[in-house]
Amino acid sequence: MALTPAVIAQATLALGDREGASAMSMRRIAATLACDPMAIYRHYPNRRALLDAVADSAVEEVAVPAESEPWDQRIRAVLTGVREAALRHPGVAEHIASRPPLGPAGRRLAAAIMAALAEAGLGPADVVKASQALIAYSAAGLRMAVEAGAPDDRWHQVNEALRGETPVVGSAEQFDYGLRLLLDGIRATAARS
Amino acid sequence: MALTPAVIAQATLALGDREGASAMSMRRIAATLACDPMAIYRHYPNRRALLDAVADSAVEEVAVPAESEPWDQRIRAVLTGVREAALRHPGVAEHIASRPPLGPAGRRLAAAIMAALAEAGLGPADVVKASQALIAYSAAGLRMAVEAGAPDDRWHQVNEALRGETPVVGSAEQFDYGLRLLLDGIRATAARS
DNA sequence: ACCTGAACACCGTTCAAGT
DNA sequence: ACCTGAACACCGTTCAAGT
Repeated sequence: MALTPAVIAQATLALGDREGASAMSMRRIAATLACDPMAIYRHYPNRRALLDAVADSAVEEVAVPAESEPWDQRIRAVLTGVREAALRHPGVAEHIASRPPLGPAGRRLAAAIMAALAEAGLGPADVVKASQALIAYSAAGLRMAVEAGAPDDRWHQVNEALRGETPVVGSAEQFDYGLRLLLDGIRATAARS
Repeated sequence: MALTPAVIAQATLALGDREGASAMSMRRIAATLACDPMAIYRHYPNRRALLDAVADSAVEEVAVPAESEPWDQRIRAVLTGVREAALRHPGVAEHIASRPPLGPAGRRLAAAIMAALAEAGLGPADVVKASQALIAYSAAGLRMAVEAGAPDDRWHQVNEALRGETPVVGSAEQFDYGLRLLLDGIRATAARS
């Protein structure tokens, strides 16, 4: 099998799915490809660039909702879709949370969010600011979900402290609550202008 | 100077301020303390526990606002205070964003936020969920500010793409915009109940 | 018992040497 | 010219050996 950027990214994604984020080292990726670690550098300038490509490929799975749906439903669909795609690929999930993908797939989703915000009635400057806020919030929610999944973590302590008091830190329900707050805030801002 | 947890944390904070996050390795911390790397393990079980303590000490600088202020002003004061304290200590800023401090100083601030949310009129379950959303958003905003400060970063590309279209990714203004959206959302939720 | 530092099992990346 | 792998400059942490 010829070594191409796509083959490397695909093997890295699968390795991360199987053995977690720490398995995605240049040496171990090369081992699964049966090539020299340095061979990867002929296709990606460094490890970060490779992980960016892997993250974008994980996000390709997310569907862009039809424009006939209401703007707030579209935003929720995109952001929960990214969250679910990331959690399906635990190896890259943290990288997606740290560096929202700006490859082709990521840009397609960002454009969908911005179009929905414009339809909500925000002006151009507010569209940019609101989209950044939504992406920042989603990234943090995803990160909490990833870290709450790792035992021995700090978020587990939070969950212990909150035991019974509803929902788990990093849960889908918790994520959705914050997303609704932001969407309510966007509605209020749009109504004011 | 006797080696104590506080002395180690203080030296680590200062080292991070001077030389950045990557300088805070166990070996380099030990070098500034003129001790063996292993000596640190007698006071902290591992590197993460040490960085948690350093993060909490950075956050000690944040004042808890007076209860006479309106609830939304108090929340803004705490979260922008944490953000500013973190940016004053660039070495630990990323760690603060990754793992909101749960030491004494961090818990004091979290309690202030939850008290303000209760005063806003949210029920106990909503207080927990809204506080998590606020903390998640703030952590992500802080992370964007830290990474936008590092040249060669992905957020720089975003800023390039947005050039002139207002405000810089990770800026204080951008942070405040998202915070206002969340506070608007909280107000709307409280009014509904 | 307490402390130390050598050693283990790794990293990402550079670069000189080979084909 | 292209490719390889040894080497560089690190990591966090374990553990056997010293005092």
